[in-house]
Amino acid sequence: MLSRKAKYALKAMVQLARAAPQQLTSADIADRTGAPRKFLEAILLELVRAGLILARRGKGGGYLLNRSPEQISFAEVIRATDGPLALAPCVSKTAFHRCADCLDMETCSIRPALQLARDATAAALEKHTLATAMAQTPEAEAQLGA
Amino acid sequence: MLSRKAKYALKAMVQLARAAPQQLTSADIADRTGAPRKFLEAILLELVRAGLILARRGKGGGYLLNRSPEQISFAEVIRATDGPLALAPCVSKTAFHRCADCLDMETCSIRPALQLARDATAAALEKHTLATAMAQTPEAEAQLGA
DNA sequence: ATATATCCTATCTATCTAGTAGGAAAGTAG
DNA sequence: CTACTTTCCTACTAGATAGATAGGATATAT
Repeated sequence: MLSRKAKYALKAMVQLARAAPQQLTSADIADRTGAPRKFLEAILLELVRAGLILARRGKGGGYLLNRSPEQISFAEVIRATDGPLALAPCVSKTAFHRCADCLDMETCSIRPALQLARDATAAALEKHTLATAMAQTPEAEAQLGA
Repeated sequence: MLSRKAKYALKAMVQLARAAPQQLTSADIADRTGAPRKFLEAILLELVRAGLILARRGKGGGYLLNRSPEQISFAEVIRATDGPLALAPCVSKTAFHRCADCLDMETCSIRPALQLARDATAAALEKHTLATAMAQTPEAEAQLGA
C-alpha cells in the first residue's frame, strides 16, 4: 500500500501538471487535493529535493514542475516519497542491497518471484506519466469540502 | 516492501513444498529459513487459518501443504500475511474499499495508474507458484548459521 | 503418564505514519 | 526600509505497526 504521503505527492504533481505553466502555492495545492497544508509543504520539499519540482519563495511564489508532464512518471514520484517500488531490497534497481534476513541471495527461493513482481510494477508505473493521468481525468479533482 | 512475516511465510511454504509429502515442524522450518521459531509459529498459524497449510498436533506432528505446490501462488501467501497486493484499497480486488483520503473515486487522477500497477503485480505473483519456485531453486535454502 | 508439538495470550521496544506548531529565511512590492 | 507573502526548517506528538519474546494451555502419539 502507498502511504498518504505518496498519494498526496502524486495528486499534487498532477495538479501542478494541470496548472502549468502557472505555478501553485502550497495552499492552492492543499485546497485542490485535500492534503493538510503543513504536511503537504514537507512533501513538496521532498519533491523539490528529488528534482521533480521547482520552488519560488516570496510573494507570487509557489511550485512548478521541473520537467514536462510527459517526462515525469508515477514511478519517480512514488520513489521520491515512499522509496523503492520493489517488494525487497534485493530486487530493487534504485536501492539495491542484500536483505538483512537472507544470507545467500543466489539460492534464495523467493527472489525470482519478487524480481518478476518488481519488473511488472516498475514497467506499469514508469510508462504512466503525469501527462497520461491528465489525459485520463481532464476534470478538476473532486473537492473534499464539496 | 514485504514485511519479514511475509518473507518468512513464503520461505516456509517453499520448504513445505520441498518436504512434501513429509511434514515439517516449526523447529524444522525455523532451521531451514532462519526465522525465529516462536514468531514463525504465529505466522504458520495464520497460514493454517487461511487454508493454505494443515497442522497436526502432538508427537510426530507438524505442518504440510493443503494443496499441491502448483496450486499455491505467491500472491495467496502474501495476501494471507501482508494483506492486499494493491497500492491502494480502491484498486484492490480482495479487499476493495474507498480510500479514506479520497472523496470521489470516479474522478481520482491517480487511480488508473494504481489499477494498472495492481493488475501487473497480481498477474506476476499469481502465475508464480510454489512449484515454480522449487523448479528454479532446487537446492536447499542456504543456512543462516553456515 | 510422558513427551512432543501446535495453539493462544500477553507483553515489549523501536520505528513509522500522519500529522501539528512555530518560526526562520528569502523574495516581492511599496 | 518595511510589510507581506511564501517556502524552508526544527521540534514535537499520538497512534499504529513491525518484529519479536515469554509462558503456558491444548491436543496427540507412544
